[in-house]
Amino acid sequence: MFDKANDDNLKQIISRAVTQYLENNKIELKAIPKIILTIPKNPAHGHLSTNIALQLSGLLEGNAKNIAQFIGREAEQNNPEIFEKIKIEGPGFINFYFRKDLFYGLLLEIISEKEKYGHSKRGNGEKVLVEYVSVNPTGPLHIGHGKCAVVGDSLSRILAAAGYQVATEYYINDHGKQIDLLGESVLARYRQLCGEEVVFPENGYQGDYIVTIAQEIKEKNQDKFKGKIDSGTKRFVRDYAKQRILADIREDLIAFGVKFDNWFSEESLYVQNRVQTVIEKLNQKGFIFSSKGALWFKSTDFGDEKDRVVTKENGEDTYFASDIAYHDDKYRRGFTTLIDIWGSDHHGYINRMKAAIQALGYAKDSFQVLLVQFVTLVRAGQIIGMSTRGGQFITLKDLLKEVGTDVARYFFLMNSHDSHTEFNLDIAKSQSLENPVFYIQYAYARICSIIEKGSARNIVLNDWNKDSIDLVLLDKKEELEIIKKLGQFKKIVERSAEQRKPYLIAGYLHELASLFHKYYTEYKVIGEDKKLSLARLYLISCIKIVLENSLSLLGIQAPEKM
RNA sequence: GCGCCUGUAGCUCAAUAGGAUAGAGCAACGGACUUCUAAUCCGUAGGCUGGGGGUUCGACUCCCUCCGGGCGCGCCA
Repeated sequence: MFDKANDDNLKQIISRAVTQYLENNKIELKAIPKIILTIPKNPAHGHLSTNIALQLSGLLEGNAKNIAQFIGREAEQNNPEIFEKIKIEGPGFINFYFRKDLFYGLLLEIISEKEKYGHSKRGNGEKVLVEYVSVNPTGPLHIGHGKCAVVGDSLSRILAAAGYQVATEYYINDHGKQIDLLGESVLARYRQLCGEEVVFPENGYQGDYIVTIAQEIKEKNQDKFKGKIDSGTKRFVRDYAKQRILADIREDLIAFGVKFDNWFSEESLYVQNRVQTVIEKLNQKGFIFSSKGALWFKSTDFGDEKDRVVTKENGEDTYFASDIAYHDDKYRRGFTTLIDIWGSDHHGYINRMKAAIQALGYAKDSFQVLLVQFVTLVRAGQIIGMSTRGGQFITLKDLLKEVGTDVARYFFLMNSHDSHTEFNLDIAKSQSLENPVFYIQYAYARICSIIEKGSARNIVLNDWNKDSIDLVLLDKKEELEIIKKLGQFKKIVERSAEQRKPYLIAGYLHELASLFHKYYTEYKVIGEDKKLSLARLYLISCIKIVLENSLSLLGIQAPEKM
């Protein structure tokens, strides 16, 4: 929470006291329970709290309160420079109260770290690859993909801030039946444009964008491919359509603030014969068998419901086969944790992938899947259907045009990715009350406005005076409450990264904005008393930094004026 | 039928690894602008956490069971 009282320090202090307790009572324990420090919901329960005594009492049959008393007293006596007091409350919680000078120290820390404030080394530079979106390049992104995109993008930013070495990747499924079908669909439209009577492929892609691409090919090549169905023509049309759609996808994602470090082509795995190689590797380990003319991976050895085909009867490899090769490649590039973000409709795929990971000899837990639940669009109280098949869906592009990037991103990030999102367009479009994005951005804009007013009156924080501000003047309840909240930021970022929950940042932001709005209503920052004004200016400058930093983790703009 | 997710205030969602009195926003009702932006703030009301059983100092959280919603269960991707 504070520099002198960061989690690691506190855990050490507590663990020392616990050891002392055990020694005094001649108790031997194999291991001390993991020390958990929580931010109490109720401010009356201190600045930070631990339930270690309750955990110990379960193990030792001792009285939780007595244990807590001992640990509390021990910690308090040995660290007078940290604790104002330590209280034992409830059934045996140890509640820590920090000295006020630590609060003021925190503000100095924020000002000096600026955009780095909130960053930590928790991840120890572990190499993480986050793969997300990875939509087939056979059509435009719709809003469900948008949710995956923003969850992945934001999570990556958060992991990086928490000290992980993160790379992001989009896997392009540019091999196989679907992409061929795309090519055939476009070719059929092209030939229709040339006046030919053509039967549209069964299960072909119906959308208008297919016609648009066909028109483009027609404009550039006139009737060059009229009547042609040779493999060269097919390949040309297919590749053209793929590149064209990929370019659109890339453009949509950039407009949505999402950039990938790498775009990985499935086709490239085949070009390098990697799919074959990985199947052979599994075969050598005894996990491949032949049946009904196909090759199967024995995923049931690792808890999957049934074994899975990797090479079909017709000799083609399945999507699963290349996906194994792809994930193998991720490990081979040195990543030790793989995070995949999938739409919840792919959940049935997790077990076979986990099985493959283990069969290849990698740790089960090093591969993690985040399932993103569906998005329901609501307009005027009505649910808008979103079937991809029928060709009638709301694209990400349409959504951004309607509500803007900031609002869309926040709406996708404000709830757990694991719960169904109801995206209410009427609220998202409202420029007022109901819209939480504006609430947060407004707090930021207000701060900027105060700073501007300060400079008009020559009350300014600068390098000359910033170290001599009298922060002790910040003694109001609301001010200390705000500083406490600012001090929680690093912990929130760490938790958000470890638990892969970007929405925690959104919740934190709203709470911080709320504290500021309350403070703003109650107190004037720029006033008659210049020393007090400067101290308050210092405080709101810190709020500004933390708002900026957390907004940037979500990829949302911080506007200076609204 | 089997598997994964889910059920919390009228609505949309929280609840930190099993912790303390289940919290926010919106909607409803009542108040606050001569002030650094009222896109704000203050107050009131709203709950047998889908039902039932269990585990323990303590359960929205874990286990069992039933009910309701979503999604899967291809030699598609």
